[in-house]
This record gives sequence, structure tokens and C-alpha cells, in this order.
Amino acid sequence: MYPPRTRNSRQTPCEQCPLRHLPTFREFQPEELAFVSHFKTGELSVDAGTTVLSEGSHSAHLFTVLSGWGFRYKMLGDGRRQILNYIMPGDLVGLQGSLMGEMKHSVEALSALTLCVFERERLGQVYRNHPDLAFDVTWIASQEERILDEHLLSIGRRTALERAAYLLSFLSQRAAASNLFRGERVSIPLTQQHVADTLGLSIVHTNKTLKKLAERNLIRWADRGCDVLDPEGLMRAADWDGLEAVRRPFI
Amino acid sequence: MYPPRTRNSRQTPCEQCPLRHLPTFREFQPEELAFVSHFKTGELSVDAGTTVLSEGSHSAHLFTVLSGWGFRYKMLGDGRRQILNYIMPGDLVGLQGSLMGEMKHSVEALSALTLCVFERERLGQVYRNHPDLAFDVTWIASQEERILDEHLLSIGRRTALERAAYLLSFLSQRAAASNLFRGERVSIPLTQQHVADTLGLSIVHTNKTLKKLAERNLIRWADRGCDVLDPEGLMRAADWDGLEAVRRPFI
DNA sequence: CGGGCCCTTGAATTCTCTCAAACAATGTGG
DNA sequence: CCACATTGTTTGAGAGAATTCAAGGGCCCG
Repeated sequence: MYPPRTRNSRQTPCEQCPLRHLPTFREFQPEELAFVSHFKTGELSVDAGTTVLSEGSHSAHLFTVLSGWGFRYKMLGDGRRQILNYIMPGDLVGLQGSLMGEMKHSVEALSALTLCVFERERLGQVYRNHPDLAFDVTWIASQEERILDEHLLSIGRRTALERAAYLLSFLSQRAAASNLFRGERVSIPLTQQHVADTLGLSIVHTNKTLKKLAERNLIRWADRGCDVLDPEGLMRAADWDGLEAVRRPFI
Repeated sequence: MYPPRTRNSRQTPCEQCPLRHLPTFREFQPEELAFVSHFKTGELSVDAGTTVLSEGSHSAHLFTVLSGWGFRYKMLGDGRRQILNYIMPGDLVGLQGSLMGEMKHSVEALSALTLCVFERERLGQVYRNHPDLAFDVTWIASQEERILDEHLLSIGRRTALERAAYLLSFLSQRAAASNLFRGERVSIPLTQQHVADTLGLSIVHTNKTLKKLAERNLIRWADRGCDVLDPEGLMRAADWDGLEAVRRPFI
């Protein structure tokens, strides 16, 4: 299932996890850290473009993103694709599949992506022995739900321009929280096709919409990605309040 | 906050919960039942049209729907409304607010609605003392996420006709699972405005789209609701596989 | 140099929205 | 019982938004 350039061995011990000290994430208790470290069975690194999980499959694993970007998506029978959300460092991936068996969406790497691998079998131990971590898992699922709510509002009721403004603002805020900036630039290797498939628009119209945002000096589109020139202007254009600045749990 | 015709006293003991024996829901262990019964602090009954929870509020409660219908929605500053999902018997309501404080969406009753009330404070006990129930809470959150994924695909990538077919099919399947049919008819007091706000369409276009579905003999729209004439035809029209027939947990 | 991928642009077509009006069903007060 | 208001549905027409089709340009890489 995984392509050539894939490794699957333990590399970064949780004790040295580079994400642990980011202000976005909560602190671990030493005992929790020990458990998570035990829970982790390895790492998976894949190249950009790799499908990490696919709709219809029954994965035995649960992942946390250690580095890189990816996205979750679903497709219709004739190939129409909807990107549901983006994944970035600290995000839990594959929980739906672990809880309910079959994956109902796919996950693809947008950049080189490294994932911490957990056995879904051991998820029960989390609930039995680590109620605080179990609570965190629920928190994370609930947070994802919130974000999907906002996406749904966006696609259903925002205009094309508002939608694009919302998406770019959302991505740049998430990127900032995950420390994924390269200077002013959100370093997502995102094509306009990805943007289109997230916004529910055609690629042609997406292009024209991004151009309008650029004309208003809110963003600058450059080869596979964009600079956010005016973060507050984007939020205003989208009528969006932004992400809450809370320290979120991660596993 | 709650309007006149509202009662807030303990009425149905969990031991006699009418939902417990529906084939849709899993069985409780006696000890779980005892805990849930203790966890429940009362009931809330409201009339159709009542706002049960509102965006921006900090509710101290968590609810399970005992009877009736409702919906979750979000609004933009200028009044545009997006219905996110519908709630019906057995559904957990207000989890996001309980976990994260502020509600980011509102909940409104579509029919007379009765909710079992739980104190959010006691949610911690679930995690500390009832890992199986805690697991169920996560399962439920994850299931909601799945449904939102499908809604997102629908609004983003399905045509107006497909979207309407999906929604009506989805609602009738959920209604069937919750035993909410009145003969062949889905007894949701749903207006075309609700349909429009769910599909992300204008009410005029929604009306024309529903008419097309009716011309194809898939549905018949009648005063505040519709008959599903051809359930499989609807699913085919939407390119949708339907809900899984699993016994789901409820609390 | 050619091929592939991504971005850009114009034009015609299709979809969807707004505006406007009318109708049916229901409920209320006189 | 009727007049009237309210709510929900239906329809037509014109305006606006978004799609498809088509083609060209830039860039990187083998």
C-alpha cells in the first residue's frame, strides 16, 4: 500500500518530540508522556502526493502528524473531489477509521509528511488507563467537528470571494499555530486545484477569485502557495472571527 | 433564556427510556444504566421553533434528544444561515460547548422537543469511571464528523438536484432508524426554507429542484414535509451509499 | 527540445439568484 | 361566518454567478 520512499521504524522518541514545546500545544504530564511513548509503535514518512489512507480501507493504524501537510478528501463516483480539511503537525489522523472500522475519506500528503504510528488496538488502553488522554481524544474529535461546521457555513453560504478569503485566512492561522511559516509566506505547496476542490468551485473561477483578492492587496499568489498580505483584511472579507487561541491537546 | 412553555423536571427514568429497546441503539450494561441515570439531572421540553442553545453562549448542560426533531445551524453577520445537521432521538447535543466552553453554533427545535439534561461538570466522571461510555462519547463525536464530511461533499460537489436527493434520503434513513416515520411519510415539519438553508441554495431554486425530484416520482412534497416514494432512486440520484446499519451507542 | 504541470484569460453556456407576484392553507378577531 | 394577516409554496422573468470549453503562457525537468 505504501510507495517506495517509505520508512516505518521508530525514529523520534516522544520525549524529544519537537511539537511538545510549541505554545499551541498543551504540556504533557511525565506519566502521560511515558504512556504515549509506549503507545507509539513507529513512524511513517511519505513523499508529497502519496495517499496515506484511502476511502473504503480498514487501517489498523492511527496517526499523529509529526511534520508536513496533507488533506482529507472524499470523491464522488465520477471523480468530483471535495477536500474536507487539511492536516498539519499535531493533528490526529484516522480516528474515524479506528473507531468505526472502514475509512470514509482518504488522506493525501501535500508535502513530505511524517506520521507517528499508533496501533488502533491499543486505543482501548487509553480509555481504560488514561482518562485525561481519552478526554483529549474526544476534544480533538470535537474540535474537528467545529472546523467542519465552519467549512460548511463557508461553502454553503459564503460567496466565492468570501470563501477564498476564509480558506486562506484559516490556513495561514493554522500554519502560524503549527509554526509552519517560511517568513511571511504560508509554505503550503497548494495548487489552485486544491483551493478549488476545497471551496467547491471550478478551477477557472477559483483563479479569477484569487485574482480579485490579489487586486485588493489581501494576498499574493505565487507558484503553489500564497502570501497573506493582510490577515485582518482577509478575516473581514470573510466575516470570520478566526481560530481561538487555546492551547490544544495532542497525542 | 427558555420560553414560557418549558418544563425542567425529571420525568422519564433512564430505566424506562423508550429509546433503549430500538434496534438502532446498543444495549446498556446494568451498571452503565445506573450511572447514566445518575448522570441525568432532568428533562427539558420545548416547543417547535425554540432556540435551545445559541452561538456564543456558555451552556452548563449537555443533552440527549429523547423525542422530537431539531437542527444545528450557524449564521453570518448579515443573516445568511447554514443548517449544519439535524438532531433526532438518541443524539447528543452540546458536546462542543461542554468540552470547549463557548457554543459556536445554535440549536433550534423543529418540532416539540424533549431533551435529557446532563451537567457538563459531571462529564469528567464519565471519563474517570466509565471508560466504555467515554469511548461511546468519542464514537458519537466521530460519527458526527463523518456525517459532516458527507454534507461537505454534498454542498461542495453535488449538483442542486443531487444535493436535494441526498438530503431527503439522508433524513428519511435517519428518521427510519429513530422510528420517526408516520407511515410512508417522514414526519419532519420541514419547510422548503430549511431545505434551502441546508443545501446552500435559495428558496426559489430549492422549490424548483424539489419539483424536479417530484416529476421523477422520487418524492412528493406536501405541506411541511415530504414523502419519499423511491428511496433507492433517491440514493442513486445522489450517488450516495446510505447510512451504515450499525447499532450505535447512545447516552 | 519536448512534455508535463500549473496558471491565466476570453467567450459561450448553464446554473442560480433576486425580484416580483400570486395562490393556498391556516388562524384570528370582529 | 367573514375579513384579514400570516406563513409557506409556486411561478415567471431578468440579472448575476459560476461552469465548461478552448487556448496560450511560463516554468521545470529529463
